[in-house]
Amino acid sequence: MNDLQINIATDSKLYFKDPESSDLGKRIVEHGIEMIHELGYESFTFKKLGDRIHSNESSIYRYFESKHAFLIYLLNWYWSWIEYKLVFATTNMESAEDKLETAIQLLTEEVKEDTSFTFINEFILNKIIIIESSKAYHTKGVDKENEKGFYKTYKRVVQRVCDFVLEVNPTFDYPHMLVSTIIEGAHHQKYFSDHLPALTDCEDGKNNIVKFYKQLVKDVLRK
Amino acid sequence: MNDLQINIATDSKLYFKDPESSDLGKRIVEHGIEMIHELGYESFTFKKLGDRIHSNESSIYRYFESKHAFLIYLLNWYWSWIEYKLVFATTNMESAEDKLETAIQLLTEEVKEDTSFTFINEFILNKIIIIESSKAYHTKGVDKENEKGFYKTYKRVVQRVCDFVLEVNPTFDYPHMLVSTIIEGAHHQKYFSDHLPALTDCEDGKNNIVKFYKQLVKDVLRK
DNA sequence: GCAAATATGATAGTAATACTATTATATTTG
DNA sequence: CAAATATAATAGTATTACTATCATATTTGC
Repeated sequence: MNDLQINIATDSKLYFKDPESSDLGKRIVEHGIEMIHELGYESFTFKKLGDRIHSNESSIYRYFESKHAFLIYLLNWYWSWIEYKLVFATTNMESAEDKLETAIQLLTEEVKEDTSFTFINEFILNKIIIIESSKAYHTKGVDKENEKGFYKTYKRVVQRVCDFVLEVNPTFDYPHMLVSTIIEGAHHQKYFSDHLPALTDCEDGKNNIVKFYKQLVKDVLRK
Repeated sequence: MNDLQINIATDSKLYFKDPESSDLGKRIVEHGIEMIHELGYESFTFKKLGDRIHSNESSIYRYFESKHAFLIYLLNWYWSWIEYKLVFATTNMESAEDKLETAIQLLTEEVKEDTSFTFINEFILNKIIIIESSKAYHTKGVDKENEKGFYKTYKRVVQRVCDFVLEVNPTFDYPHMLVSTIIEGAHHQKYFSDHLPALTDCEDGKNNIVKFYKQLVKDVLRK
């Protein structure tokens, strides 16, 4: 796995019209992210978004088939962005251990805004991913959507980190389980630390999460 | 932590009228579980359930405030049942290692039906928990519901397993993170193996999941 | 055994949701 | 400047997640 798509989330299966191609499209994405964060996925509607951006519900439907499709678009944008950061951070690193540690850091640390992509607030998008992303694939439509490639950017990130894992320990039997456990686990721990603290150990902030998963990886891959 | 509530899910905050107290109540729960499994949480409605059990939407609302409240009730029933199995399985075990391994086995293995509770199919309920439970707490109402004790049975199970973890390794800093990572992780892996196999390593069935988490615990707690 | 209480059922109604369809008006492009 | 395209406005639909009301069973207490 070597080549990287630097243009983020441009798979045309994810929209009717590319939101990055117009001012309205960018406003939909920018304020859509804000509103999902504010209202939660359930209470967010295209009607409310239309009002917010002084546009119209029907115009938003020209970009995205549904609210669900919009969420899938955001997931793919997010994971493409993570993939881009991952590849840049690890390129030219020699040691497999360093690459893996960098990856775990990236996947478990708190996200900061990235000014490279002006109309997307990655800080807020990350919060949406933590809270809402499981709603995207825990649906009756997963299998069909998976066939259409709706989850491929996420799978690609997992695969890249798996490659590092196997570089560190080529005989390890469960690299995908390890990586997806860490990614989903870190999201859960961040959510729990804010809302269900009895399920975590984060009295003193979320940096414990990074520490915990880094140590876990080392322990699990120790030969 | 010593005493155990053997009567399952009887917290009166979770319903208007105890569904176990009447024939209609039991039918609601029994067929509600079936229908959430068949249709998915989003498409499941009290109206459809009323039709299925030859009762009425309005009668179901006399038992549960909302579809969401019904899901929370099921979660609590499930975790109380797991707690009961956990305590029975580990009582009188001497070695902390054995107790912990038994707990991990219970939390990661595939669930079979338990004939002790006739109107609840635990096999199907487990599938619902895997797919739908994160929808229960990934909502804007979590904090208030948590205050009301809506998640306490889950937290209690985590705490019991934490106690075993600390018995095995009293200096381990992140027992809650470890336990909730394993529980949520095992659920994810089971779902992935059915729907997004690229995120897991389960070609040859789901027993890898048990193996993986058992080994992980050993590695992480090794002093 | 009967009245009162309680549980259930039937029906209607409501605001909102998640859309689709149609028509009108801007805006861009050749 | 006309034609094409993008956006906006409006209306309409079936369904959802309820609430409210009233009627009818069923149970219980005396």
